[in-house]
Amino acid sequence: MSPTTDPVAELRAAVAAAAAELSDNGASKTFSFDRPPKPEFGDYSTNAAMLLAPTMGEKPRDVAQRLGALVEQNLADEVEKVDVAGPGFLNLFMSDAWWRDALAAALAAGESFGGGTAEPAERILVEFVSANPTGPITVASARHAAYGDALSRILEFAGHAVEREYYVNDEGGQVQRFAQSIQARARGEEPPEDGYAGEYVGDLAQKIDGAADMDLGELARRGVDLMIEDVRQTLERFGVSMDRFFFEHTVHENGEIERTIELLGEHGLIYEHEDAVWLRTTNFGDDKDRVLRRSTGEFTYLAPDIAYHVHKRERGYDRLIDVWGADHHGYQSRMLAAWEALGGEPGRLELLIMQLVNLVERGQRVQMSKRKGEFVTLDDLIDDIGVDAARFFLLQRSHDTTLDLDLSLAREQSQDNPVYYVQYAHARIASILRKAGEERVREALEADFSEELHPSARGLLKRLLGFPDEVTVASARRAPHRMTVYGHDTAQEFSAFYRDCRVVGAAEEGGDENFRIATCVMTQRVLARSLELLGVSAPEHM
RNA sequence: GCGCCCGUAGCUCAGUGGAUAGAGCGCUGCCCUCCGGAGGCAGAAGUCGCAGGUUCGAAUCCUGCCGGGCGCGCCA
Repeated sequence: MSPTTDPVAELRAAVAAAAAELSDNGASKTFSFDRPPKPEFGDYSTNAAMLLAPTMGEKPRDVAQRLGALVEQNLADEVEKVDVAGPGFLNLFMSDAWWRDALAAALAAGESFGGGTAEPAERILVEFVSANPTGPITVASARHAAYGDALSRILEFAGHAVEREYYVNDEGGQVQRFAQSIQARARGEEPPEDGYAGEYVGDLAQKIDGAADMDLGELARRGVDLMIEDVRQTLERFGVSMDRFFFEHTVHENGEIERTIELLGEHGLIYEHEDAVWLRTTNFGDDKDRVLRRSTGEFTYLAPDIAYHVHKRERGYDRLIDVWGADHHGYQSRMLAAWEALGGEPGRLELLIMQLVNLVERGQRVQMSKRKGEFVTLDDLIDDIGVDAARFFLLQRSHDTTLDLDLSLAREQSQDNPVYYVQYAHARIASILRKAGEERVREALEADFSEELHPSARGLLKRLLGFPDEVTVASARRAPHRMTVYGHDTAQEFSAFYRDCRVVGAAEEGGDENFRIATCVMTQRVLARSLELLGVSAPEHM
């Protein structure tokens, strides 16, 4: 996005230029530029003077005075006035002319407004969900799905090239027990003690011809294939399209695990002890070394997992993001150790830990255990409250905090869900624009504005102009939940604007209908984009 | 015992160095001659777990402690 399509970035740059001029380019500190908490502190505010003061050997408020005078001179009639406040804040009050031009500039940016700011743009692989292929997607995995997908959408919009991948653990003991459980059901028996007892296991047994007498390896493969197809369909229904399902067995079959272990051995990081092969992860800060190959000759989960990450790295991504469950946090250090051991650049592999989802049903915890078959699936959740509410709900909280999802509340009082509030604002704007008529809207967008801004209009515009920053922060901090807050705030600001400023028929109260229609169009675009980044629909009617 | 995450309003949570800490739900009281009331306005409600430290300035950064969750396998 070019500077001229982000009015706030342009303004910030103007202030930065003035600060540089004032300090003789001496200071290159990054100062704040944000919306102050109260209207009397102006529209935008900077602490630049406070940061420059020490190196300039002057008092902060004096520096702020001089900076303010310079900004006022440079920006001329774009700025109404500047104030020095508190310990040395410089507060900018923008003129109506600036707001009108800012709206026009933001509209001119079109669909790209707020996007494409990533610097540098990277090729990123986001691996998420990756639940064992031994059962349907649960609500815990649903949070991973919503998070990983929303994060991917935001990264893409910010300008990165993103691929979504699901790692399928189709080897090892869990899959063995899965196959044994299917076979038991096929024979009309109970699954083994440590097997899978869910109803779906019986369904699989019926779908697979000859499951009762099939070779367990073959049965496992068939079962996993069917299970993953279910998973894929559920994810699609949830609005999540994986670019790839990567099967663990591929690194077993093409010798990449052995190659990885050899590679580690060349770095002197491998040793044998009690017939097992160990990796010296303690060299990289792990609290103990880890087994790669058991004394029985089988690999632990870690060996193929490292091989998988080598595989991913060799595919040429700039960055790998793994979304892991809270129960995996103990594996961060060993995976990062292996990554570094193999020459991976620290920081290029990000292991994001998702905290748990507590399902609450009428005040009671709902247990989620695939083995016992007591769990709420993502399909169940979607049936209850719909994709939009489910995604919004699961995305509302930061990924590193535990999420309480009250099913009975979400089901019975879904009108209280904030997602409807945001969608309602979008639908209401659509209605206003329908009332104005397509032709009127087109005219309005091409007109010169003359509006004298109501405080509500200024507040709304300020929020809309903050969208690019919001995307940048949500992207950089891997924090999709910020878009739920932003969407809600924007809807709220629109409600105030709607109350105070009649749009269709604005002239009757001395307003500029063109400006107000344009403001509606801009709000609608930003709301639609915010919802899209969350994977939530933006309806024209409700 | 060790490690990771969390501790902010009655509840669920935003807020990763700025000004008098916010939202939703719940609670109290108002508002439909009005472009969509799935709405709006006002109010009550807080020792930002505790104690130190850094800073002009700390919910935010550092240290210690307390409380909760999750992990600590030659399971994945």
